[in-house]
Amino acid sequence: MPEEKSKKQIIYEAAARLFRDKGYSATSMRDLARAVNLKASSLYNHIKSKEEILQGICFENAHRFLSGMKEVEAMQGTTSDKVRALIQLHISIATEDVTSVTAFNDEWRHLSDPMLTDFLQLRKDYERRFKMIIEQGIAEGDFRTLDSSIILYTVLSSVRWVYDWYKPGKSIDQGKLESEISAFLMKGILK
Amino acid sequence: MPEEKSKKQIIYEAAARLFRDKGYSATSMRDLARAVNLKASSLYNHIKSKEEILQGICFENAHRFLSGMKEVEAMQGTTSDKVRALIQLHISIATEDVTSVTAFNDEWRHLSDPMLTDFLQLRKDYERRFKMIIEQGIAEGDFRTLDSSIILYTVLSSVRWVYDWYKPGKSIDQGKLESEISAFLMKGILK
DNA sequence: CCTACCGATCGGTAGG
DNA sequence: CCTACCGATCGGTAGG
Repeated sequence: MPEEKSKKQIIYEAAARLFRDKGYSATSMRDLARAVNLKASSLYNHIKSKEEILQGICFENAHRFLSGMKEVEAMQGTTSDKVRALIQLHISIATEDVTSVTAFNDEWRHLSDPMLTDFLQLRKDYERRFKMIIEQGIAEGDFRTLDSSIILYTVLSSVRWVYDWYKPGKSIDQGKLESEISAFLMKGILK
Repeated sequence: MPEEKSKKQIIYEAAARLFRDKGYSATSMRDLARAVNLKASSLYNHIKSKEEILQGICFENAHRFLSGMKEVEAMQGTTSDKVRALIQLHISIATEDVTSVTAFNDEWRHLSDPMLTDFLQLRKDYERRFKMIIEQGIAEGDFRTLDSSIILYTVLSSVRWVYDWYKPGKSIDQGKLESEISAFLMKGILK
Protein backbone atom coordinates (compact mmCIF):
# COMPACT_ATOMS: atom_id res chain seq x y z
CA MET A 1 0.00 0.00 0.00
CA PRO A 2 2.04 2.96 -1.19
CA GLU A 3 1.65 6.25 0.60
CA GLU A 4 -0.64 8.50 -1.45
CA LYS A 5 0.94 11.68 -2.74
CA SER A 6 -1.18 14.65 -1.82
CA LYS A 7 -2.42 16.80 -4.67
CA LYS A 8 -0.44 19.62 -3.16
CA GLN A 9 2.71 17.53 -3.40
CA ILE A 10 1.97 16.71 -7.03
CA ILE A 11 1.47 20.39 -7.82
CA TYR A 12 4.75 21.32 -6.15
CA GLU A 13 6.67 18.70 -8.10
CA ALA A 14 5.15 19.72 -11.41
CA ALA A 15 5.92 23.33 -10.60
CA ALA A 16 9.56 22.57 -9.81
CA ARG A 17 9.90 20.86 -13.19
CA LEU A 18 8.29 23.78 -15.05
CA PHE A 19 10.32 26.38 -13.16
CA ARG A 20 13.48 24.50 -14.02
CA ASP A 21 12.59 24.07 -17.69
CA LYS A 22 11.02 27.44 -18.51
CA GLY A 23 11.87 29.62 -15.54
CA TYR A 24 9.51 30.97 -12.88
CA SER A 25 8.32 34.01 -14.81
CA ALA A 26 7.71 32.15 -18.04
CA THR A 27 5.66 29.50 -16.26
CA SER A 28 1.98 30.44 -16.10
CA MET A 29 -0.55 29.04 -13.70
CA ARG A 30 -2.33 27.69 -16.79
CA ASP A 31 0.83 25.76 -17.70
CA LEU A 32 0.96 24.36 -14.22
CA ALA A 33 -2.74 23.50 -14.20
CA ARG A 34 -2.38 21.64 -17.50
CA ALA A 35 0.54 19.64 -16.10
CA VAL A 36 -1.63 18.33 -13.27
CA ASN A 37 -4.90 18.04 -15.23
CA LEU A 38 -6.75 20.83 -13.56
CA LYS A 39 -8.10 24.24 -14.55
CA ALA A 40 -6.03 27.16 -13.35
CA SER A 41 -8.60 28.29 -10.82
CA SER A 42 -8.67 24.87 -9.19
CA LEU A 43 -5.03 25.14 -8.24
CA TYR A 44 -6.03 27.67 -5.63
CA ASN A 45 -7.84 25.02 -3.62
CA HIS A 46 -4.42 23.53 -2.87
CA ILE A 47 -2.07 26.46 -2.89
CA LYS A 48 -2.32 30.12 -1.98
CA SER A 49 -0.33 31.69 -4.79
CA LYS A 50 2.32 31.13 -7.42
CA GLU A 51 4.95 32.66 -5.21
CA GLU A 52 4.06 30.40 -2.29
CA ILE A 53 5.22 27.47 -4.42
CA LEU A 54 8.53 29.16 -5.16
CA GLN A 55 8.96 29.94 -1.47
CA GLY A 56 8.36 26.31 -0.58
CA ILE A 57 10.97 25.12 -3.07
CA CYS A 58 13.58 27.68 -2.06
CA PHE A 59 13.30 27.29 1.69
CA GLU A 60 13.03 23.52 1.62
CA ASN A 61 16.33 23.30 -0.21
CA ALA A 62 17.97 25.98 1.87
CA HIS A 63 17.16 23.92 4.95
CA ARG A 64 18.51 20.76 3.34
CA PHE A 65 21.85 22.45 2.90
CA LEU A 66 21.84 23.99 6.34
CA SER A 67 21.01 20.77 8.13
CA GLY A 68 23.73 19.03 6.14
CA MET A 69 26.12 21.75 7.23
CA LYS A 70 25.12 21.24 10.84
CA GLU A 71 25.93 17.53 10.64
CA VAL A 72 29.28 18.22 9.03
CA GLU A 73 30.21 20.74 11.70
CA ALA A 74 29.41 18.18 14.39
CA MET A 75 31.23 15.28 12.81
CA GLN A 76 34.53 13.75 13.89
CA GLY A 77 37.45 13.92 11.50
CA THR A 78 39.93 16.28 9.96
CA THR A 79 39.06 19.54 8.30
CA SER A 80 39.65 18.00 4.90
CA ASP A 81 37.18 15.22 5.78
CA LYS A 82 34.65 17.96 6.44
CA VAL A 83 35.21 19.65 3.09
CA ARG A 84 34.96 16.29 1.38
CA ALA A 85 31.68 15.69 3.21
CA LEU A 86 30.34 19.06 2.09
CA ILE A 87 31.19 18.33 -1.52
CA GLN A 88 29.39 15.03 -1.19
CA LEU A 89 26.44 16.80 0.40
CA HIS A 90 26.07 19.02 -2.65
CA ILE A 91 26.34 16.15 -5.06
CA SER A 92 23.87 13.95 -3.24
CA ILE A 93 21.27 16.69 -2.83
CA ALA A 94 21.66 17.43 -6.52
CA THR A 95 21.27 13.86 -7.67
CA GLU A 96 18.42 13.01 -5.33
CA ASP A 97 16.16 15.84 -6.37
CA VAL A 98 17.55 17.54 -9.45
CA THR A 99 14.50 19.49 -10.48
CA SER A 100 13.80 21.03 -7.13
CA VAL A 101 17.43 21.99 -6.55
CA THR A 102 17.78 23.56 -9.97
CA ALA A 103 14.70 25.67 -9.42
CA PHE A 104 16.08 26.68 -6.04
CA ASN A 105 19.41 27.62 -7.57
CA ASP A 106 18.14 29.63 -10.49
CA GLU A 107 14.78 31.05 -9.47
CA TRP A 108 15.15 32.34 -5.91
CA ARG A 109 15.65 35.86 -7.22
CA HIS A 110 11.94 35.99 -8.09
CA LEU A 111 11.02 35.84 -4.43
CA SER A 112 9.66 39.15 -3.27
CA ASP A 113 10.78 41.07 -0.39
CA PRO A 114 10.26 39.85 3.09
CA MET A 115 11.06 36.33 1.89
CA LEU A 116 13.89 37.35 -0.40
CA THR A 117 15.77 38.96 2.47
CA ASP A 118 15.24 35.92 4.67
CA PHE A 119 16.43 33.62 1.92
CA LEU A 120 19.58 35.62 1.25
CA GLN A 121 20.35 35.57 4.94
CA LEU A 122 20.19 31.78 5.03
CA ARG A 123 22.45 31.58 2.04
CA LYS A 124 24.91 34.03 3.52
CA ASP A 125 24.98 32.04 6.74
CA TYR A 126 25.70 28.84 4.85
CA GLU A 127 28.53 30.43 2.91
CA ARG A 128 30.02 31.94 6.04
CA ARG A 129 30.14 28.57 7.76
CA PHE A 130 31.61 26.87 4.70
CA LYS A 131 34.27 29.55 4.48
CA MET A 132 35.13 29.13 8.16
CA ILE A 133 35.93 25.47 7.55
CA ILE A 134 38.11 26.37 4.58
CA GLU A 135 39.95 28.97 6.63
CA GLN A 136 40.52 26.46 9.37
CA GLY A 137 42.09 24.11 6.85
CA ILE A 138 44.38 26.86 5.67
CA ALA A 139 45.29 27.81 9.24
CA GLU A 140 46.08 24.20 10.11
CA GLY A 141 48.46 24.10 7.16
CA ASP A 142 46.74 21.30 5.26
CA PHE A 143 45.16 23.50 2.58
CA ARG A 144 46.98 25.64 0.08
CA THR A 145 47.06 29.33 0.91
CA LEU A 146 44.62 30.56 -1.69
CA ASP A 147 41.96 33.21 -1.06
CA SER A 148 39.18 31.45 0.86
CA SER A 149 36.42 33.21 -1.09
CA ILE A 150 37.89 32.00 -4.33
CA ILE A 151 38.05 28.44 -3.06
CA LEU A 152 34.52 28.65 -1.67
CA TYR A 153 32.88 29.94 -4.84
CA THR A 154 34.88 27.69 -7.10
CA VAL A 155 33.78 24.64 -5.13
CA LEU A 156 30.17 25.77 -4.81
CA SER A 157 29.71 26.47 -8.48
CA SER A 158 31.77 23.60 -9.80
CA VAL A 159 29.27 21.32 -8.16
CA ARG A 160 26.38 23.14 -9.80
CA TRP A 161 26.74 21.64 -13.25
CA VAL A 162 25.48 18.38 -11.82
CA TYR A 163 22.08 20.04 -11.58
CA ASP A 164 21.97 20.97 -15.22
CA TRP A 165 23.43 17.81 -16.49
CA TYR A 166 22.71 14.83 -14.31
CA LYS A 167 19.85 12.63 -15.38
CA PRO A 168 19.29 9.41 -13.45
CA GLY A 169 20.34 6.35 -15.38
CA LYS A 170 22.76 8.31 -17.54
CA SER A 171 26.14 6.91 -18.46
CA ILE A 172 27.93 7.91 -15.26
CA ASP A 173 26.73 6.46 -11.99
CA GLN A 174 26.50 8.52 -8.86
CA GLY A 175 29.33 6.78 -7.05
CA LYS A 176 31.78 7.54 -9.81
CA LEU A 177 30.46 11.09 -10.07
CA GLU A 178 30.98 11.74 -6.39
CA SER A 179 34.43 10.26 -6.21
CA GLU A 180 35.77 11.95 -9.35
CA ILE A 181 34.46 15.43 -8.58
CA SER A 182 35.59 15.09 -5.03
CA ALA A 183 39.05 13.91 -6.11
CA PHE A 184 39.34 16.76 -8.58
CA LEU A 185 38.39 19.47 -6.11
CA MET A 186 40.28 18.12 -3.13
CA LYS A 187 43.47 17.97 -5.16
CA GLY A 188 42.97 21.68 -5.87
CA ILE A 189 42.48 22.45 -2.20
CA LEU A 190 45.09 20.32 -0.44
CA LYS A 191 48.78 21.13 -0.29
CA MET B 1 36.15 63.25 -29.53
CA PRO B 2 34.71 60.04 -28.12
CA GLU B 3 32.89 57.68 -30.47
CA GLU B 4 29.14 58.11 -29.99
CA LYS B 5 27.31 55.06 -28.75
CA SER B 6 24.36 54.34 -31.01
CA LYS B 7 20.94 54.29 -29.40
CA LYS B 8 20.72 50.66 -30.44
CA GLN B 9 23.91 49.94 -28.51
CA ILE B 10 22.53 51.71 -25.46
CA ILE B 11 19.33 49.68 -25.65
CA TYR B 12 21.26 46.42 -25.91
CA GLU B 13 23.38 47.25 -22.89
CA ALA B 14 20.40 48.25 -20.77
CA ALA B 15 18.64 45.07 -21.85
CA ALA B 16 21.60 42.88 -20.86
CA ARG B 17 21.56 44.45 -17.41
CA LEU B 18 17.82 43.94 -16.99
CA PHE B 19 17.94 40.37 -18.30
CA ARG B 20 20.72 39.61 -15.84
CA ASP B 21 18.96 41.21 -12.88
CA LYS B 22 15.35 40.16 -13.46
CA GLY B 23 15.56 37.49 -16.15
CA TYR B 24 14.38 37.74 -19.74
CA SER B 25 10.74 36.85 -19.11
CA ALA B 26 10.34 39.16 -16.15
CA THR B 27 11.77 42.09 -18.09
CA SER B 28 9.07 43.99 -19.96
CA MET B 29 9.62 46.28 -22.90
CA ARG B 30 8.25 49.03 -20.64
CA ASP B 31 11.04 48.31 -18.13
CA LEU B 32 13.58 48.52 -20.91
CA ALA B 33 12.06 51.70 -22.31
CA ARG B 34 12.19 53.35 -18.90
CA ALA B 35 15.85 52.41 -18.55
CA VAL B 36 16.73 54.29 -21.71
CA ASN B 37 14.25 57.16 -21.28
CA LEU B 38 11.88 56.25 -24.08
CA LYS B 39 8.33 55.06 -24.40
CA ALA B 40 7.96 51.36 -25.14
CA SER B 41 6.75 51.92 -28.69
CA SER B 42 9.81 54.01 -29.53
CA LEU B 43 12.10 51.07 -28.88
CA TYR B 44 10.82 49.57 -32.11
CA ASN B 45 12.49 52.26 -34.15
CA HIS B 46 15.81 50.73 -33.09
CA ILE B 47 15.09 47.07 -32.64
CA LYS B 48 12.76 44.57 -34.23
CA SER B 49 11.62 42.63 -31.19
CA LYS B 50 12.44 41.65 -27.65
CA GLU B 51 13.79 38.33 -28.79
CA GLU B 52 16.09 39.95 -31.33
CA ILE B 53 17.93 41.54 -28.41
CA LEU B 54 18.34 38.21 -26.68
CA GLN B 55 19.59 36.67 -29.92
CA GLY B 56 22.17 39.41 -30.26
CA ILE B 57 23.44 38.88 -26.74
CA CYS B 58 23.57 35.11 -27.01
CA PHE B 59 25.26 34.85 -30.38
CA GLU B 60 27.72 37.63 -29.74
CA ASN B 61 29.00 35.84 -26.67
CA ALA B 62 28.95 32.43 -28.32
CA HIS B 63 31.23 33.84 -31.00
CA ARG B 64 33.53 35.37 -28.43
CA PHE B 65 34.10 31.97 -26.92
CA LEU B 66 34.46 30.25 -30.27
CA SER B 67 36.99 32.71 -31.60
CA GLY B 68 38.94 32.39 -28.35
CA MET B 69 38.85 28.63 -28.81
CA LYS B 70 40.17 28.99 -32.35
CA GLU B 71 43.15 31.01 -31.14
CA VAL B 72 43.92 28.51 -28.42
CA GLU B 73 43.80 25.61 -30.85
CA ALA B 74 46.27 27.41 -33.11
CA MET B 75 48.68 28.44 -30.39
CA GLN B 76 52.09 26.98 -29.67
CA GLY B 77 52.64 25.28 -26.35
CA THR B 78 51.77 22.19 -24.38
CA THR B 79 48.28 20.87 -23.89
CA SER B 80 48.27 22.16 -20.34
CA ASP B 81 49.19 25.63 -21.64
CA LYS B 82 46.07 25.40 -23.80
CA VAL B 83 43.81 24.48 -20.92
CA ARG B 84 45.29 27.29 -18.88
CA ALA B 85 44.62 29.66 -21.78
CA LEU B 86 40.99 28.49 -21.98
CA ILE B 87 40.47 29.07 -18.28
CA GLN B 88 41.89 32.57 -18.72
CA LEU B 89 39.63 33.10 -21.71
CA HIS B 90 36.57 32.40 -19.58
CA ILE B 91 37.72 34.66 -16.79
CA SER B 92 38.63 37.55 -19.03
CA ILE B 93 35.39 37.40 -21.02
CA ALA B 94 33.52 37.33 -17.72
CA THR B 95 35.33 40.27 -16.17
CA GLU B 96 35.28 42.41 -19.31
CA ASP B 97 31.55 42.23 -19.87
CA VAL B 98 29.85 40.67 -16.86
CA THR B 99 26.29 41.66 -17.61
CA SER B 100 26.22 40.45 -21.17
CA VAL B 101 27.89 37.15 -20.33
CA THR B 102 25.54 36.46 -17.44
CA ALA B 103 22.52 37.07 -19.63
CA PHE B 104 24.04 34.77 -22.24
CA ASN B 105 24.63 32.09 -19.64
CA ASP B 106 21.26 32.14 -17.97
CA GLU B 107 18.76 33.33 -20.54
CA TRP B 108 19.59 31.54 -23.80
CA ARG B 109 16.84 29.01 -23.10
CA HIS B 110 14.26 31.68 -23.90
CA LEU B 111 15.36 31.74 -27.53
CA SER B 112 12.76 30.18 -29.75
CA ASP B 113 13.28 27.53 -32.19
CA PRO B 114 15.30 28.09 -35.26
CA MET B 115 17.74 30.18 -33.20
CA LEU B 116 17.67 27.92 -30.17
CA THR B 117 18.84 24.95 -32.21
CA ASP B 118 21.60 27.00 -33.82
CA PHE B 119 22.73 28.25 -30.45
CA LEU B 120 22.86 24.80 -28.90
CA GLN B 121 24.89 23.59 -31.84
CA LEU B 122 27.50 26.30 -31.28
CA ARG B 123 27.68 25.42 -27.62
CA LYS B 124 28.00 21.72 -28.35
CA ASP B 125 30.79 22.43 -30.80
CA TYR B 126 32.65 24.49 -28.22
CA GLU B 127 32.34 21.78 -25.60
CA ARG B 128 33.45 19.11 -28.03
CA ARG B 129 36.63 21.01 -28.88
CA PHE B 130 37.35 21.72 -25.21
CA LYS B 131 36.91 18.07 -24.39
CA MET B 132 39.26 17.06 -27.21
CA ILE B 133 42.01 19.12 -25.65
CA ILE B 134 41.40 17.54 -22.27
CA GLU B 135 41.47 14.07 -23.78
CA GLN B 136 44.71 14.88 -25.52
CA GLY B 137 46.22 15.87 -22.18
CA ILE B 138 45.11 12.59 -20.67
CA ALA B 139 46.47 10.62 -23.63
CA GLU B 140 49.82 12.38 -23.39
CA GLY B 141 50.02 11.35 -19.76
CA ASP B 142 50.19 14.83 -18.27
CA PHE B 143 46.61 14.94 -16.98
CA ARG B 144 45.10 12.66 -14.40
CA THR B 145 42.91 9.92 -15.79
CA LEU B 146 39.54 11.28 -14.76
CA ASP B 147 36.41 11.20 -16.93
CA SER B 148 36.86 14.01 -19.46
CA SER B 149 33.21 15.10 -19.23
CA ILE B 150 33.54 15.51 -15.51
CA ILE B 151 36.67 17.61 -15.91
CA LEU B 152 35.08 19.68 -18.66
CA TYR B 153 31.90 20.54 -16.79
CA THR B 154 33.67 21.12 -13.52
CA VAL B 155 36.02 23.60 -15.16
CA LEU B 156 33.28 25.30 -17.19
CA SER B 157 30.98 25.83 -14.27
CA SER B 158 33.60 26.62 -11.68
CA VAL B 159 34.47 29.64 -13.76
CA ARG B 160 30.85 30.73 -13.88
CA TRP B 161 30.65 32.15 -10.37
CA VAL B 162 32.81 35.01 -11.57
CA TYR B 163 29.79 36.22 -13.52
CA ASP B 164 27.54 36.32 -10.51
CA TRP B 165 30.05 37.70 -8.18
CA TYR B 166 32.66 39.82 -9.89
CA LYS B 167 32.11 43.55 -9.75
CA PRO B 168 34.86 45.79 -11.10
CA GLY B 169 36.79 47.51 -8.35
CA LYS B 170 35.91 44.89 -5.79
CA SER B 171 38.43 43.68 -3.26
CA ILE B 172 40.11 41.11 -5.51
CA ASP B 173 41.82 42.33 -8.64
CA GLN B 174 41.56 40.50 -11.90
CA GLY B 175 45.16 39.36 -12.00
CA LYS B 176 44.88 37.62 -8.65
CA LEU B 177 41.52 36.18 -9.64
CA GLU B 178 42.91 34.67 -12.81
CA SER B 179 46.00 33.24 -11.23
CA GLU B 180 44.26 31.74 -8.20
CA ILE B 181 41.39 30.11 -10.09
CA SER B 182 43.79 28.89 -12.69
CA ALA B 183 46.16 27.48 -10.06
CA PHE B 184 43.28 25.77 -8.28
CA LEU B 185 41.87 24.12 -11.38
CA MET B 186 45.17 23.16 -12.98
CA LYS B 187 46.24 21.41 -9.81
CA GLY B 188 43.06 19.32 -10.07
CA ILE B 189 43.79 18.46 -13.68
CA LEU B 190 47.52 17.75 -13.74
CA LYS B 191 49.13 14.59 -12.48
C1' DC C 1 9.91 60.03 -31.05
C1' DC C 2 4.95 60.14 -29.19
C1' DT C 3 -0.23 59.03 -28.22
C1' DA C 4 -3.44 55.81 -28.68
C1' DC C 5 -4.57 51.44 -28.96
C1' DC C 6 -4.72 46.16 -30.36
C1' DG C 7 -5.71 41.20 -28.95
C1' DA C 8 -3.67 37.96 -25.87
C1' DT C 9 -2.48 36.48 -21.63
C1' DC C 10 -1.35 37.11 -16.82
C1' DG C 11 -2.42 35.82 -11.50
C1' DG C 12 -6.22 35.43 -9.04
C1' DT C 13 -11.42 35.67 -7.21
C1' DA C 14 -16.62 34.89 -6.97
C1' DG C 15 -19.90 31.83 -6.72
C1' DG C 16 -21.69 27.55 -6.99
C1' DC D 1 -13.48 20.99 -8.90
C1' DC D 2 -15.64 24.05 -12.65
C1' DT D 3 -17.42 28.27 -15.44
C1' DA D 4 -17.18 32.86 -15.78
C1' DC D 5 -14.86 36.68 -15.16
C1' DC D 6 -11.79 40.65 -13.01
C1' DG D 7 -8.25 44.48 -13.74
C1' DA D 8 -3.52 44.67 -15.03
C1' DT D 9 -0.03 44.03 -18.05
C1' DC D 10 2.15 41.93 -21.96
C1' DG D 11 4.68 42.55 -26.90
C1' DG D 12 3.82 45.04 -30.59
C1' DT D 13 1.40 48.20 -34.42
C1' DA D 14 -0.91 52.35 -36.65
C1' DG D 15 -0.52 56.73 -37.69
C1' DG D 16 1.38 60.95 -37.37
